[in-house]
Amino acid sequence: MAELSSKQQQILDYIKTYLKAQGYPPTLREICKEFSISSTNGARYHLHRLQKMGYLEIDPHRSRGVKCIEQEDDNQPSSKPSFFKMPVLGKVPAGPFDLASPDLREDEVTIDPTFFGSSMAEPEMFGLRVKGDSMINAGINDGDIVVVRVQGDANNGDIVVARLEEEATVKRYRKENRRIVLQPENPAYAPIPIRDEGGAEQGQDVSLLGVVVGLIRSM
Amino acid sequence: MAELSSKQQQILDYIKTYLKAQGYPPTLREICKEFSISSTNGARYHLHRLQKMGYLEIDPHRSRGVKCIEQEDDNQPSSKPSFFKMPVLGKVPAGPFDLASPDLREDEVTIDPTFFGSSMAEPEMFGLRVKGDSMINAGINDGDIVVVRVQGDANNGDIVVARLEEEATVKRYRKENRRIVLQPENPAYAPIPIRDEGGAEQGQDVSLLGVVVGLIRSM
DNA sequence: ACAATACATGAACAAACGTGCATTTTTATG
DNA sequence: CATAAAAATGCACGTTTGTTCATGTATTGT
Repeated sequence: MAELSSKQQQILDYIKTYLKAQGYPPTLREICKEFSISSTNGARYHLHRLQKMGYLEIDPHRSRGVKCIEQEDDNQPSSKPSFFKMPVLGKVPAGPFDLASPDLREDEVTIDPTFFGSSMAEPEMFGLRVKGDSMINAGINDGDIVVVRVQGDANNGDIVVARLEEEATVKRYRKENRRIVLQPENPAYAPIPIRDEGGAEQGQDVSLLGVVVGLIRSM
Repeated sequence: MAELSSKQQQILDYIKTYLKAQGYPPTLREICKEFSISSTNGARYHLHRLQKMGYLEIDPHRSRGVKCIEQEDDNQPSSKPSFFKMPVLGKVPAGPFDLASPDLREDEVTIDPTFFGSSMAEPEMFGLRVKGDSMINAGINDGDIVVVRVQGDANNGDIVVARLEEEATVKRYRKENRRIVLQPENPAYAPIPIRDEGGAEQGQDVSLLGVVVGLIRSM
């Protein structure tokens, strides 16, 4: 990245200071006043120059539309946080949904995404509170929270979360020959035959939401 | 401080979100657009109201001249973190031991101590990796990590971690009449009779390490 | 001397922006 | 039902703000 002249550095510092003090960036005219520049174009000139050099971002036609760009002090390359505030859902709504929506998040738990095998910076994960005992032989009890990684496919034997008939269920994913069944881990319940991906076989509206990668229980 | 109505909360959240995303606050008209308010006065009304309540500060006659005011959740100065790096033990050594010792900590997991019912700033907790299937009917599988709160006593029905014969075991704590037994949750195993607190009854060297308050499983 | 670059000036403009006021609709309260 | 409070509307006004264009003045390198 190109070097900064003394004046450019001053202006950049001023913007950062102003931002910290006021909570919003300065206008062109405020920069002019600070540096005794009599034309807004003087300030504008420097800003656009700083933008080209990658120190700023300018949103055109917006008042105070300037953002400082954090330059990575390339110290710790893996500054990935060891915790992640995972939303916990009580139920899964019909249709596509946004995990960020506060409506459906029943709770929030801080977890360790690396522990659950996700090294991603922002993993697409959510928690789901399990209702019922259909997976009791897999050690999943009523009231447990399963950690779900959002993905549309699964391998044979995975424990998955699927939406079927407006309800979210946790079952084991079985591929037998060419059939796919959602198998409970409880002899009192019957397996649920489905066809692959969206297609319904017996009037069942089934879609795969994700695979269970972990479990959390509070006693 | 006065309470926020639902709409006020939404607007405040929007400003914060916008601020984080853009680096500067929204204008009145942007707020209007977001909430389908057709007059700038609608937004203005809420902002000035939020200001009176102390949630915002408004600089008059300035574009985007609104600042969110960080409200100190007037809790303890010991700001309790929502996460805690819990040591995970593979086995429990004989005799008293120090959780801080790096020798026996097999792993480390970031957990949410509040979720597991501990509001203490620094709870005396540790994780223990479970070996065997003696508690399988309680939904505790081989390889699971049980979250243990260190304490020397337990209530009837609690799942506890006890050291017996140089080994750490997870069992259910049963008080029957005047006997105390450590009961596996698996018919293939026999209950282990013990006497209270340290005293051995049948040559068993038993001591209670803590009670299980949670469980974490990675798949 | 010449050209190129960096920096500054001035004026004018259209769009964006906060403000003020009068009015109406909605919601809560007794 | 009546009343008050809360919330939203519409419009006009004056200011702020980014933008554009043409021009001026140093400084530097060839």
